[in-house]
Amino acid sequence: MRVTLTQVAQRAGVSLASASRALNGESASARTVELVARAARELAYVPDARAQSLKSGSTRQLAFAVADVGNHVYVEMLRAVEDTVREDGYRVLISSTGSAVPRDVELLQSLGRGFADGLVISPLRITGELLAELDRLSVPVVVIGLLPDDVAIDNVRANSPVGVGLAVDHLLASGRRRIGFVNGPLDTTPGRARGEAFRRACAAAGLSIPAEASVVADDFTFAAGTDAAGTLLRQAEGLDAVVAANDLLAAGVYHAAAELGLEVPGRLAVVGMDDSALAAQLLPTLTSVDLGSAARGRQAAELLLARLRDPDRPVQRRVVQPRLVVRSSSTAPSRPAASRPAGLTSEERP
Amino acid sequence: MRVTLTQVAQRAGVSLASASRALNGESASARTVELVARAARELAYVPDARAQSLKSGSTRQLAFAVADVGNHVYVEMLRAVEDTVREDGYRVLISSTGSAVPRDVELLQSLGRGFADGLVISPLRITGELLAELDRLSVPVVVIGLLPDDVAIDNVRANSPVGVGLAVDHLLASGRRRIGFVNGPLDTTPGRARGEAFRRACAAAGLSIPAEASVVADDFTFAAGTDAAGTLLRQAEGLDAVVAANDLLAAGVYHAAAELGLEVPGRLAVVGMDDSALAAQLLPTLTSVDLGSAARGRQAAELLLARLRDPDRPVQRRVVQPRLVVRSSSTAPSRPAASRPAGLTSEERP
DNA sequence: CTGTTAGCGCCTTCAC
DNA sequence: GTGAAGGCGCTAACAG
Repeated sequence: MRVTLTQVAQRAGVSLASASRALNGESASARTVELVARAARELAYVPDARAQSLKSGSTRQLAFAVADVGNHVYVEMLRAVEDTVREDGYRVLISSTGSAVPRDVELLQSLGRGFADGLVISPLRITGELLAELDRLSVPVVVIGLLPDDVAIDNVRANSPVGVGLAVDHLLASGRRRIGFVNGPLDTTPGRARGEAFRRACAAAGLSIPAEASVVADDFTFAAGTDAAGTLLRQAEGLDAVVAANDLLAAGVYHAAAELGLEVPGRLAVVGMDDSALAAQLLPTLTSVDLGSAARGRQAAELLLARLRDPDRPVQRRVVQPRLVVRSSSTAPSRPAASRPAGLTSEERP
Repeated sequence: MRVTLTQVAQRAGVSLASASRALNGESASARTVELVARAARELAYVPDARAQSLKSGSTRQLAFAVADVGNHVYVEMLRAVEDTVREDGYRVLISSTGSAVPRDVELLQSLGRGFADGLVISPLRITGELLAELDRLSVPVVVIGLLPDDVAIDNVRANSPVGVGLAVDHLLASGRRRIGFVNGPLDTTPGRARGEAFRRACAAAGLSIPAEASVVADDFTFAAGTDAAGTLLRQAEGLDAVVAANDLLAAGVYHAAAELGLEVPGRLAVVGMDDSALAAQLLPTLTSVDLGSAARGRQAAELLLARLRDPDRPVQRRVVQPRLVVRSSSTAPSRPAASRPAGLTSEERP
C-alpha cells in the first residue's frame, strides 16, 4: 500500500532516524544520504502529510472563506491568495459560507480542529457573533473588510469613501448632475460603507440627492440589481447617471435601462464598483472603481504569512486605495431624451 | 493551549479510552457520558483533525483542481462540488492549476502525501503524462472532461456534439445560413471536441463552411475571443451568425462585432456555450448552450463519494446532456446590412 | 554521524 | 463498562 519511511530505512539498511535526517537535509554522511535517496526513489516514497502535521503541529494549509464564490471579486481574491501563499508551500482550503452567518461561525469553530494553520475571511456581514468567534480562534486570522476600530485583528480593507468619491466626481466632471445610487443590502459591511460614502460624496459636491434617487437591492447580485434599478429608474425620473455598489448591480442597471429605453451612456451614465472582469466584458464597457480585489487578497495573504512567522508582531491594518477605471459607460456626453433612438451605436464605443 | 482528550479525561476522572468512547457514542455508562460531555464542554474541547487523520487514514478533505478559477464555469462546478460533499462532511481544497500541465502533475504527485482523500479534476489538456500520473494515483479520482475510452477512471463529461448541434440547428431554424465559429485552442480537450462537433453539425445540415469562417482563439478567454472574432469577422465577410466555444469567447464576438458596426442580433446572431452567469448579464442577453457545469460538478462529486464508500465499484462514465437556452442574441430575424443603423434597440429585447 | 526512544492526539484492540 | 497499552508515520531529543 502506502510506503512509509520505515520501509525506506529498512531497504537502505539504516535506522528510521537516519533515513529521516538524510531526506530532510540534516546531518548525515554522504553514503547514508545516497543509500536513502536511492531506496526512497525505488520505493517511490512520499512523506505522509498527515503524520507530518501531527508531529509538527502545522498542516501547511490555509483556509479562505468568502460569502459568494459566484462573485468574481472573490475569485480574484482567491487567486491572489493562492498565488501568494503557494510560494511558501501552503495549500488553500476554500470555504464558501453563503451569505448566512451561521456557516461563517460553523467554519470558525471547526478551524479549532487544526485542519488549517490560518484563515483569511471576507465576510459580508460582520456581526458581534462573528467577532466573538474570531476572538476565540486558535489560529491566526486576517479579515478582509471593514472591522470595528477596537478589534485587534489583522485587517485589509478597501477605501469605499474615496472610491465612491472618485465615481461621483467623475460623473460631475462629465456634466452629470442627477445621480442615482443602487446599493446592496444595508446590513452588510460594504453596503453600509458605500451608502454612507455616496451620501457624503454628494454632499461634499453640493449635490442634493432626493431620497427616491437611492435604492437598496436585496443582494449584491445581478438579479437583485436589475430589480432595484428598475424601481430606481421608474421612481426617480430624469436621472442622468447611476452609481452601483458593485459591477453585478451595474449590469442590472444596464438591463433596467434597456427595458425603459434609456440609452447608456447617452441618456444614462453608469459607474460600477470593483472593476471585476465583467466591467470590460459588458457593452458598453463599464466604467468602474477598482477597489483592489486582487491587491486585498494578496495583502491579506501576506499579513497572514507574516503572522504565522511571528505570532507576536503588532496587529496591522492595511487600506488598499481605489482607482477609477474609465470606460465607455460614462464617457459620452449627456443628451436630452428624444435626440436619437434609444440604443447603442458603434460610434459611441471607443 | 490546545485542549486534548487526555485533559478532558483527567477532568472527568475517567481514562482516556473511556473519554474517547463516551464522545464517540461507543459503549459507556450514562454516568461516564455525562461526566465526559461536561468536562469537554467546560474545556471547550475540539478533537484534533490532524490526529484523527493520522489514525483513521482519512482527512475528510477532497481536492478540486481546475485550469482557471477565473472562468465562471469552474466556479459553478466548484460550488456544486462543495455543496455536494459538504453533506458528507468533506471540505474542499481548491487548486487552480493554470492552463499549464506541470502544475497538474505537480498536484497529482503531491496528492500521494495524503492530504486529501480524493480528487475531482477538470483539465483543459488531457496529456499522456497526465493520464500516467492519474493512473498511479493512490487516491480515487474523477475526471470531468473527455477521457480516452480505454482509461478506467470515473468520468463525467459534457456532450459537445449534441450541444454544438443544438446551436447550429437553432441558428438554421432562425434563418441564418452563413455561420462562423470561434473555437478555443485545438490542443485542449474541449477545443478539439467542439471544433469537430461544429464541422459535423454543419455537414449534417448540408451546410458548407469555408475555412475562413472558423477561427481558433489562443485561449478560452474574453481577450483572446475578441481578437479571434475580429479576425473572423474581417476575413469572412457576410456571416450572419457566429457560434462561440464558450461564453467568454462569445462576449469577445460581441465586442468585435460592435467595433465593426455589426448589430447583434440584427446583423449577426451569436450563440455561446456553457450558459454561464455571463450569458444573462450581457446585452443583448446571450443565447447559450448549457453544458451542465453545475450538474457535472455535482455528478463528479457524487461519483467520488460513491467510490470512497466502495473502492471496488465498477468504473462509471456519465454524460450530462446539453440544453439550449435561447435569449436575445439569436432571436431577431436576420436583416440586410443597411436597413437600419447598427445598434441595439429595446424592441429587440424580449 | 548514527541508532534508540519518546512522543504528537487519537482510536482500538485487549484484558479485566 | 472500563483501563492499560499499542500504534498510525513522522521528527527530535537523547545517547553512543
